[in-house]
Formats: sequence, C-alpha cells, structure tokens
Amino acid sequence: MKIYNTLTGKKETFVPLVEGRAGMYVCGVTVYDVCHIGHARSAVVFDVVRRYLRYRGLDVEFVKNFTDIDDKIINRAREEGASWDAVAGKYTGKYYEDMHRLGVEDADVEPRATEHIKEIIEMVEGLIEKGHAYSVDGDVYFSVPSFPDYGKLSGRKLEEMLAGARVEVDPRKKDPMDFALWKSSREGEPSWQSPWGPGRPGWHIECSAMSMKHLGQTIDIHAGGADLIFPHHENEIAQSEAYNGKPFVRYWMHNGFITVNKEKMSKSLGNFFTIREILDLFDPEAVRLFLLQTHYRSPIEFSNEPLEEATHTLVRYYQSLERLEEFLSLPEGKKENFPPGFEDGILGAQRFQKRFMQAMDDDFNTALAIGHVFELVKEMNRFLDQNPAGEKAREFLLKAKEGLFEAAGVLNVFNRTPSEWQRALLKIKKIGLEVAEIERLIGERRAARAGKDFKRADGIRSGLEEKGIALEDKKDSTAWRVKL
RNA sequence: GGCGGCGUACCCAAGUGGUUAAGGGAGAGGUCUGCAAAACCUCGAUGCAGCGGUUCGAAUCCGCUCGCCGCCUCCA
Repeated sequence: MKIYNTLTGKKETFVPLVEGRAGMYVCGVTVYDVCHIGHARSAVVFDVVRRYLRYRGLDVEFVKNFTDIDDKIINRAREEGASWDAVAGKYTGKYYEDMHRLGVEDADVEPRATEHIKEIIEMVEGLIEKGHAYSVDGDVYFSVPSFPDYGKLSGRKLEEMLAGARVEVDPRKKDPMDFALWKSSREGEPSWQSPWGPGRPGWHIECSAMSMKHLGQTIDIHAGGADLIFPHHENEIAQSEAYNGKPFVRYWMHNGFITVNKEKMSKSLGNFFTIREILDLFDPEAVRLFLLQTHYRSPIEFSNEPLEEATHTLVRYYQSLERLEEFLSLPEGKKENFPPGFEDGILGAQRFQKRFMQAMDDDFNTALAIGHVFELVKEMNRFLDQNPAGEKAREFLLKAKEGLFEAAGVLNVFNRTPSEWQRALLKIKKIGLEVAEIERLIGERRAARAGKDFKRADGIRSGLEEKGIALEDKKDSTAWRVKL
C-alpha cells in the first residue's frame, strides 16, 4: 500500500511502526460554528482511509480531536451571550449530527483540548526546561530557532519566511517566527491555572499533547486539510520532536480544498456552504459519492450540478442492484444457461476485489475504485441481458455481489437496499406521498390495464407524475421511482 | 517576491514511460413497451493547454510559453 507523504512529497510504501497496527490522528474541528462542506471532505476522506486500513487487516487506533477552547470560541460566546463551554458543546453536537448523516464513523478516541490541560502544561514545562521555550508575562512561546528542522514539512526555510512576515510582530517574542504554547487570560476569559499564571493553551500544542498521550511519541499517520500544513502541522512537529527527540509522524496526509468559482471555500470569503444546507437538498450518500469521485488531494469545485449528477449515478446503481436482487430471488430454474465470455471479465475470479484493492492501495484512489464499481455494474447488466439461469450463474453473481459489498463497506457508499434508496429520495425530493399510497394507486392502475381501460391507467400515471413519481411497467409488475 | 500544484471528450474525472486513454453526467442510435417513461445495450477524445526536446516509444520525463489556483495570516 502506498501513501503520498507530504513530508517527502512522494508516494511511499506504508509500513506501520508495529506490524498489524496503525495509529492515526486526524485534526478535527474548532467547535465555534456549524461545519461546511470542506470539513465534510476531510472527515469523509479520512473516514475512508481508516475503513480501508481496517479492511486490509490492520488494527487501527483512530483519534480525532475537538478544539474546544480558542479565540474564535470566546468571541462566539460573546456574540451569542453564552458561556464558552456552552458554545463548544452546542457545535460539537451539531458536528456529530452532520457527520453521522454523512456516514462518518466516530473516532476511537475523541479528545478535547480542555480535558488535557495537565498534559499540555507538562509538555510546555518540558520544552522550557530543554531550552525550546520561554515565558514572558504569563505567555509561553516556542523558540523556533532552537529547532533546526523547522520548515521541513512545508518545504520552506526560515530566512525565506522572515521576509513574508506581514503581521505585526509581538515585541515580546525573541524571534518573529516564535509561536504561543500558552496564552495568559484577560479578566473574564476562561482560564486554567498554570505555573505561568492563569491562561489557556495555544492552538498547536493540544494536538502534540493529545497525540502523544493517546498514540505514543511516534505515530503512523497524521492527517488534516492542506491548509494545516503551515503553520499548524509544522509547529506540531517542532514541539513534539523538540520534546521527545523522536520523529513525530511517519506519514503526513493532507486533503485538497473545496473551491467555489475556483477559489478556496473559506469563512472569510463568505463563499462556503454548510453541510446542513446541502443535506437539505441532496441525499447524504450523493454528497459522499461526490466527495469520493475525485482523488482526495485534488481540488473539488463545488456546485449543485455535480451533486445532481451524483444522485443520477446512484439511481443507476440502485436500479442495477435491484435487477440483480430480482434475479437472485427467483426460484432456481431447472435449465442451466451461463452466457459465454463473462468468466474472464471483472465479474469473475474476484477480479473486482483485486482491482478495487489495487486502486485503494495506490494512495487511496477512490475515484478509480468507483470507476471499477461501474465497470462491474455495466458487465453485470450485460450478463443479465443474456437471460442467465441455473446454479452456476447464481453463484457467479453472488460472488460478484459479495465483492461489491466489501467495497461498499469501505467507501460507505452503495450499501443501502434499492428500496431504502427510493424512500430516501422520496424524502429528499419532498414528495408528499406515502409508499402505501403509491402502491395502492399502482394496484388500481394494474386493474385498469388488465381491463384495457388505458385511459384510466394513463390518468393514474400522469397524476402520480405531477407529484414527482414516475411509473415503469415491467414484465409482470410496475415499479415506481422518484423523478429527478 | 519565495515555495508548490493544476490544465485530459460538451461537463466532471482517473490514468504520471509501452496493449484499443477508466468511470460518471449529458447527447445520439437500438432493445423493451398497449402507449409511455425509465432502465439496459451500443456509440463517443488518432488525442491529453501550446511549442520544442529526451527516448525504440510520452498525456506521463525535461525546458520554455500561455492560462488558472493554493500556501507564506485564522482556516478542513
């Protein structure tokens, strides 16, 4: 398995620190507002990475933090007239709601910064002792020049960065690049007791302290959005390696951005879409498919159109799945008919599983993996067109379906039943009809058709059509589906 | 200014040295059907921003040009 490592800029074979296990830390969110689709991308992408590592037999310890104290939370609390912890609690709850709808699994450990004040203080004290940090008036700064490797992740040199220092430099810093490990609190701000007086942790230190506590001094994978490379992850490396004298992370993974009109989606530009407003219009599975149809390191341009396309894609998928299940549920026929030429295709000999793994082994190429899913779907349809029958054909398709569902479990897409999908569509398209009502009308129409009363049958059909339900007559049944 | 990335069919998108350049959406033809619709099947880039070079061979490596974007500041 190969993983693109930001640290080296290359795809590298993944060799875990301890055979058969993988420790993975993902930078979560700062809980001061609801999440947007960019947060969803990061969460979904690394959810798939985690699932795939597990699928490949690794025992994965997956840690994702919540930053529950920071300037933005304090400001938000002021705006909402609430306490900081009420704000953090509220948006943590909303995070879970959104992520659960998107099929993102909870992490094994979900540490909060404020639950690790003791560990953070210990680490800051250690850094001061080792001469990598210093305190000034209740603040503590990390001394960047004390860590010669600084810049190795983001690929820049200290001298180059000094020229780009655009922000006014705090005169109490010994070096403009130094960053805060501990911030003193003003009157009325949330604070914790420390050797330097009341204060709160700086942003970067929490990840170092929590990663070390829950996964050890050196971890296999550390992941997050590409905007965290500098300074956040660069600073984490400096703190952790200065403190432990050991490599902090073996593989750094970063996902690409969501863009709107080619520009990065961000709070400050105001061009962001929240997960909940998107899920009001589109099914979560379509959103997840949309996110996974592009490689995780490439940018994704956001708009409604590709989400509509992804919905169409799922319609096609579930229609084919329904067809497969109809065949499998038929009583076994006496005669055998195994259409020729299919054994060598992607349906046979676990070929699909192999291709799926090849794609995922190559730096989690979900886009290619999804392509293989549709190669399988297409060939399955072609196979079914040949009117197969008998035990051999049945076994053949069952195997293919097994492979499909293994992949579906990793992507957490394609693994509902066709009728679950239809009901979900009914809901998302806000069709004001119950399934039972639709089925009753289909029954009426069937009777009309049997009596050759096509006028009445067509009337029922067009009535349903106006409400957004299309009818499809099959050999000896009528199916309904939500019009798109 | 420094560093990095991207440009593949009408749209989205995989592919980064070697069989016919995946897959999805849209479109066209066909099958099915009481008529439909949907679905299914088939078709689709002799070419991968442009120009030059390396090579037996390049979308894939190198150079230049054009266009777009990101990071250097909180940010998934």
